[in-house]
Amino acid sequence: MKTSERLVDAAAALLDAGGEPAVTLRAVGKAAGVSQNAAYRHFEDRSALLAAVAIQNARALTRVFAEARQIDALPLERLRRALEVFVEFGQTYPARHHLLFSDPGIAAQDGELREAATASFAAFTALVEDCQRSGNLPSGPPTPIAGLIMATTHGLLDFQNGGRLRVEKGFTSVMASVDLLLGALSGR
Amino acid sequence: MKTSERLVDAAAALLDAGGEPAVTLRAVGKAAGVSQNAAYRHFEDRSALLAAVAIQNARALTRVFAEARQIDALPLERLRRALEVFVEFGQTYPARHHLLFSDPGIAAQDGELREAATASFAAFTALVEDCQRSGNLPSGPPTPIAGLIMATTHGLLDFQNGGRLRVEKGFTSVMASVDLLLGALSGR
DNA sequence: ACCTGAACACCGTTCAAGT
DNA sequence: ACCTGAACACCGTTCAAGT
Repeated sequence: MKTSERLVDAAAALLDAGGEPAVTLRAVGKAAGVSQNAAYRHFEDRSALLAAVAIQNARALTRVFAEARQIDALPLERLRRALEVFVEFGQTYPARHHLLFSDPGIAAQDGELREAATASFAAFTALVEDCQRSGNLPSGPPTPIAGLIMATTHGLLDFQNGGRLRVEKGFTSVMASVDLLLGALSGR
Repeated sequence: MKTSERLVDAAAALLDAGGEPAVTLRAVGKAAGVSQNAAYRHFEDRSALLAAVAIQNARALTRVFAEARQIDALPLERLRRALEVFVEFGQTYPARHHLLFSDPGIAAQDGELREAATASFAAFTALVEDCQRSGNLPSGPPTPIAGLIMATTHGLLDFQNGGRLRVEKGFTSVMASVDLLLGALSGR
């Protein structure tokens, strides 16, 4: 296994275990069996290493969305299943979700990460377009609707993972809220 | 002006100027005219100082929501105006928005911040309840609907501030997306 | 009660040097 | 081309000491 791959894997593991602050280059180097600054031979800086982790996960999401489109079910149900996996991902790996969708330091990155994110959103938009064609979502440009659904699901996950939305006091679950949105958009 | 207030103001100013990483205790102390560790006589640690900034802004939002309720307009329009101010706030002070709604380190805080956040959400929920009474939002428990609208608006702002949603490629504006949601929830 | 300077244990990053 | 140890300039935090 190449050193650069071991570095990305180590960074992802540290991210899951202790959040973004735990991903120090010293800890990454130690976990990958190299020195504290070996990462600089493979990545421009710490931010680029984190971006590499984000790229990996963005591509995994693209696959999730593409596979959901092949499910034998109605378009709206396929979209719902895709969102279910997305929510599950965000709940299982909150730090990865935050890195991908909410980290200010990583957002500035250009190039490969932006491409991977765009591809991911395009795969999601295809699910929305299928729903529009079957009359289960309002017609018109698909991007605003896809963006709304993604932003909503992200916002709900971000709130829940940050402890800002709790089951007490009327909030039930992320998917229940997503269903509320899909129900409203599809006209009940 | 009390030292603790000057520290909070300095932290807020540094936050606006350079984001959360710029809020170092050394810089805060310098801006407030005290030493690098004077903050420890007023706050438990750096995280508590940032929480104090968050509390200040949460209370400001509570006022915004309470005032919107007094506007001479239909309930749905009052809700819309409140969201407009909220979006404007998030666009003008992206780092404050991120601190309040998306920062993992600050989310763990208990006590005063949680209270301020709860009060803020309650004031927003009152706007939603008014819309339910006038028949402009679906009836039933108000919390899930208020939570959905807040999470959606936050998610849109978070995406836009992080450069993850750009005007190119079909996305128009945060308020246009919020209107799409309100339109769907109110039954067009 | 409030503040300070010095110190400690961390960081990211750079650099000269090695293979 | 890839890696290392040492060093630099930062951090948050603690502590002994001052008023």
